[in-house]
Amino acid sequence: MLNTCNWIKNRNMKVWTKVRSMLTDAVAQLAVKNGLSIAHIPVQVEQPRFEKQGDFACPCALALARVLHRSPMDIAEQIAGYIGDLPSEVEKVEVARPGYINVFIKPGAWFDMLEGLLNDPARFITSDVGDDMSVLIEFVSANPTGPLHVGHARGAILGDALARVMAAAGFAVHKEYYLNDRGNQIAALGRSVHVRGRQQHGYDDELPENAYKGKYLIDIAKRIMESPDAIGFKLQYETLGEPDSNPLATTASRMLQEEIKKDLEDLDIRFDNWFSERSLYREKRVEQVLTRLQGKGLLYELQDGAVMFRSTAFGDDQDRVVIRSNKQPTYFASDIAYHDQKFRRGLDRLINIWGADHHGYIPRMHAAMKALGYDPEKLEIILVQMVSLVQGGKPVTMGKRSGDYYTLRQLVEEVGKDAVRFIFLTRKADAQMEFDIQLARSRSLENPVYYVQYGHARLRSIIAKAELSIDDIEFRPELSRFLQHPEEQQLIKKAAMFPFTVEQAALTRQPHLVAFTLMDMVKTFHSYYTRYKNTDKVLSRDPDKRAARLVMTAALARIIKEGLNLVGVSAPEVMNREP
RNA sequence: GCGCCUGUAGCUCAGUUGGAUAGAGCAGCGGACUUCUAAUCCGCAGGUCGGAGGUUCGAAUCCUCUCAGGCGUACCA
Repeated sequence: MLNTCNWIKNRNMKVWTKVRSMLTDAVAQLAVKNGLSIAHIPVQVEQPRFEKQGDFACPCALALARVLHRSPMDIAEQIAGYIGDLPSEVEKVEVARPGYINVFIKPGAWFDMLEGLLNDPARFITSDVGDDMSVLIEFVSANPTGPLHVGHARGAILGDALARVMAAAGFAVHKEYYLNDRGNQIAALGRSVHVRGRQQHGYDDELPENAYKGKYLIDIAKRIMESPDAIGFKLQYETLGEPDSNPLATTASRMLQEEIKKDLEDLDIRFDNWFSERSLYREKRVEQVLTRLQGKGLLYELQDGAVMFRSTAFGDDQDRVVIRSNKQPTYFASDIAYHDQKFRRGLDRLINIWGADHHGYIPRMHAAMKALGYDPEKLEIILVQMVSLVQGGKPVTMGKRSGDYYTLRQLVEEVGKDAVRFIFLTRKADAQMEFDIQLARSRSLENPVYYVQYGHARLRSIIAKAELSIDDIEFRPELSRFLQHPEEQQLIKKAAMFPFTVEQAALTRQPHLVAFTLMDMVKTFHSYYTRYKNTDKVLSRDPDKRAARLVMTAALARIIKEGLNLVGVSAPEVMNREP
């Protein structure tokens, strides 16, 4: 049983994994000889920029130079000397100038890797660097008090893409939306809907100061009135009961929650779980967690009755309120309970994706987890910076006063799911971003998603031209030598290396790397295609060349489709020019 | 005031987490369609990596200071 598993694992083991373990073994020997602990020596395998530098490079000797007080070149030579049997794909290992260890792959080896790709592309892009580590990614978690807007889109897309990428890299991923279905915001929502309903009944009520002013609540009020259990618009709001159980508030919030869910589904974002804040109260989790903190002597009461958490004892710069002087727990209190629940589920890692405007919240959250005895390192917080909307170069105001902002739904309708997703992934999370609606809407060259999709369509059209189905194209190892153009060698290497990027993206939590790699691969293909289209077509008259290139073409089409899928973008087989 | 993020080609952004010779895309200029889809490609030009110090074999990347922009600094979430 065990052997079978290992065998299957080995079948999918990547070259770079073999190279890494080859080097790790050698470095370990060096460490033993020098009385060093191996744990502190990371053996990093990277892709060098120039061909002369091989296919993989390891700068570990450079890093060790400082520790050992010896020249990097000496150390590199010594490490190279400790290398035992080379993996079958490796041609040679060289030590280069400042102290790099460069690894060269055998000429035919990249092509041979395409066999696995063609047989099972979905499996080919996966790896096991995640080691089945369980990860909960919490994202979006917008209040169910209004439709999602453009600012939410970035976190939503990043979180979903990260989930897909990490799952491919062998993490056990769980996606969760934390639903703030109680508290001040819901009460304010109830009051706002109430006024909107009364206005429709002919009362001339005005929206209170802290109300939700968006026009969408007029619609919500109308729908509540039309529903069979419509009640309450004629009454005073207070007579309908406590905010958390007030039927107008809860009904409106549930309706908006459904809208949010639908908007996300239109972006192909689906959550494994919607975690209700209210359930924390129902199950007394907030009480319980506060009692635990109390038991550790970490709570104290102010004169006015507010209860503080001593977060300064764990690195925060001031203590935080958990119960207000009016005896209502704060959002922070339930969030502590929520994160306590996450940890209690026994997950290895918790990843939260927050808007950058919440960054001040991080120290107190980490403090709370430390106080409860959890390792704060296991709670990773990824901040996505703000998105500012631009229309043809001019800033678009978000209409905070009127409450009518540019919604995610509008954006998806106008721009399309694929473009929205891809554009948000062409920037790393911690850079502020200008989103030009006009640009995204235009199906122009500046829209990188079409560039990649067109590349895929082009590949598929070659296969169609050959009157083959992509499934008919079979790998044959002897075809390798017919791919003689340098671009062809580059392309098959890029295809085979794609899972390496997936690993990097997962380990560094940066799904944008996948988008950039796809653009790079497609660029190389377009360039190759155009260069030879009049002299040496992919579909050569020479049957061997033709067969070899079809293998390459199919491999590229497969990998691009899987790659696009990884960032949640479709891969059409045909794309027609602008009508 | 304090804290966090950002500053790289005219514009929008990458840069393998401290490594080898800083890269794309737009925009500009000049070229390539009898097509396996020109939604493409090729070439040219464009840089004191905001600035100043420092750390070391080596800095766009780390530390200090400084300038600029954004965001926070609630008994809101």
